[in-house]
Amino acid sequence: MYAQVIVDLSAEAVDRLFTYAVPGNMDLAPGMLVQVPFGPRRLDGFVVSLSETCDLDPERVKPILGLSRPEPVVLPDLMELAEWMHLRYLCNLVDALRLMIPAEMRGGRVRELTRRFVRLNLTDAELAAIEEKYRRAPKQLEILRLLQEGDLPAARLDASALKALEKKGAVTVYDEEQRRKPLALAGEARTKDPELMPEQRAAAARLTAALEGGGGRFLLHGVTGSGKTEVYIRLIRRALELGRTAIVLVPEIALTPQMVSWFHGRFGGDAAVLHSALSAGERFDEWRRIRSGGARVVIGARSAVFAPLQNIGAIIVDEEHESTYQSDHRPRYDAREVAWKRAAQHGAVLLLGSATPAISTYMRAMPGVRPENRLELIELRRRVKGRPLPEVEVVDMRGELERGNHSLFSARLSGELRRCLDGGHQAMLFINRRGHSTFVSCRACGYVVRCDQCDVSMTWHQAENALRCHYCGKTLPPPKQCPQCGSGYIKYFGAGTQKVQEEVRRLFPDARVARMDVDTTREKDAHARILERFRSGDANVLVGTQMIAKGLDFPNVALVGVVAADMSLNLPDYRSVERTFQLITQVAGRAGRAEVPGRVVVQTYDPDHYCIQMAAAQDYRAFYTRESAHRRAALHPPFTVIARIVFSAKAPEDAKAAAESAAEQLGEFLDARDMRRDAVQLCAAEAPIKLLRGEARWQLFLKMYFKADMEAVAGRMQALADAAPEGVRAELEINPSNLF
DNA sequence: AGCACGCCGACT
DNA sequence: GTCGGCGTGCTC
Repeated sequence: MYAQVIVDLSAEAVDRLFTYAVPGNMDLAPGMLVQVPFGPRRLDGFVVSLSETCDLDPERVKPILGLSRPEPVVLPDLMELAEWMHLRYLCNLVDALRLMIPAEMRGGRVRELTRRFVRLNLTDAELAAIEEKYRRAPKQLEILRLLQEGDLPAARLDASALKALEKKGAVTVYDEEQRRKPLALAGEARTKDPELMPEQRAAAARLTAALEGGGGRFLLHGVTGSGKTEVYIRLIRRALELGRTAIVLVPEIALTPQMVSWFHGRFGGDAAVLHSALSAGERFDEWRRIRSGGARVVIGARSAVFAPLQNIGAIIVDEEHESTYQSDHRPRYDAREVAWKRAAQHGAVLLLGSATPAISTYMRAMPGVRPENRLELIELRRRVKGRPLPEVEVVDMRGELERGNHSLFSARLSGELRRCLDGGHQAMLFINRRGHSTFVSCRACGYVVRCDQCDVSMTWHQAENALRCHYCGKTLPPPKQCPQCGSGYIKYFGAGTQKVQEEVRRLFPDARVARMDVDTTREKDAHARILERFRSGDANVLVGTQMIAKGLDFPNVALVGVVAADMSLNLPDYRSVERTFQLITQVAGRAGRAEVPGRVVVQTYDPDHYCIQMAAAQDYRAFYTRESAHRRAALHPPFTVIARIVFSAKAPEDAKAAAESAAEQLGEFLDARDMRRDAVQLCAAEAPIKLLRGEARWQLFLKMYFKADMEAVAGRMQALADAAPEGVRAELEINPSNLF
């Protein structure tokens, strides 16, 4: 017997099958993780297939050394999925396989946790009979008495006394496996499913019918507060009733402990959670619980799409427009695409849900899309319990300046904030930038402090009184004098969360302000603590970044303020308008979620922009129509495909030369294939951020018509990236989530 | 990814 | 004469 194995090394040169001999007594199956000799080393390897014969020189074939795990770790459907990813994302097969198992399992870095327990071997009567004999050994007697109540962990008992008892046969010491349980899954409370609204009921009926009829693909477009989650839950319940399983993907940022325990409340022990914040042991134990059928509903971030469930009935992608579903390192997969593929394998329902779907997703739910690419649209137009969408007011900040208001808040927003606090309600203030001042500049000569490792201005952070680069994290003390002209006239410009917090405290001394951004949530559980402070009412104003825009549900929030709506509107990225629309709509949706009616104030310098106008009207459909027409005219995705290779190197000329040479070769390739007219744009240029972490960045940028043979072009580009010269890193991206 | 083998410069 | 630079090639 022979086994074809992929060794656990990520390099193109070894990303192929190696044949090993299977020892006679070894029970091997495809998908197993094994130990193999490889050159002078011993490595993990994935068994891909087995065969009776082998056409290699028998001298060269070495035997498998052993099993890393007793059971197959990559199920057949996931093996097939890995092979699909290998082709689709041009990654090494082993890179795809590595996603299928907990990282710690490779190299045997994590094992089952066992604890030693002690059991009493004597009946009460036997114990009473010999109690006299133990008068000289009070410690042993005490242990025996304790054990009458039930088994105990060995660690809690005196070791030498225990040893003596074991020797006499009075007690038995045994190992028991302990499950390392993520904290949020503690407790057993089961919450009942609430009544559905008619729209929700119709949506659930459509989805369960599809589930029973062999699957389907859907986009659930529901306004904020319309109760999409309850629809997901009905679908999952039906899947479980049919003996099937389900995956729910949520953005990493939304995987708060509250969210997980809420989910656990609905599904109890059937629920498992998979995400990066788990400890190695927790992740391993959750993974095995899923693998063994002990958990049938998995909630997790991007990589949970690879959860080892069998017989999947539904895969749900919540907040599907979020860019976290695109992996930003190899393999650069898109979890929505993988979910699509995996749902098809299982005849499952794929459900993408959002209040603000990605333009590219919504387009697939429009008439005229080919059936194999099509999503069926389900809409929830109303909020639950007949609650109205919040009233949104757009404030023109140019007018404020003319009236001599130099503060961050318009008269309108401060007035509303005053009213909100006086009414005993809570407010959320959103600003899409952390730190205090976004740049530091010399009034005399215009010098701006930039990071010397990255081509960006540095942000002043008040708490540490330091300038910080938000790309590489480098910090500097703020200059007292201008490094360029020596003047002492240094000013701090722009606003971030810290400044908003400070401003609220200055203008509203009675306000109790909490701030939530990457800086305040760095330590463990800080996230939960801040939200709890706000939920309990201990804080009545919550200032934050994107982190507060999504999914939060606080009944007492009467006011939401978007401090600077157009901050993200004019970034050099074709999706900046879409992102701004999503952000404003999502953050506005935090208001008026219970009895307290919600009011939203959006501050902007560009009040007539269709993005601001339509977000204020909470009219996604109108925005989609306008934005997709614009994309079509401007030849932006999804009407075209962007592919780029970023070349980074210590020396700018090396990065430049690599980009230019690759662009030339790609041009020749397109000419040879007669594909030049499929390209909208092909050029080598400096990347928008031309310096990052001390490395110069150039890019080969390609924009092609959608109908072009992108597979061939991407394959060629990957080869060009792989052929980058020594000292130059090259990274291929197809439709990257950002263009920096 | 490692680790070998292999062919040309400055050293006890 | 040797020690060692890292270029190319192989790992079942």
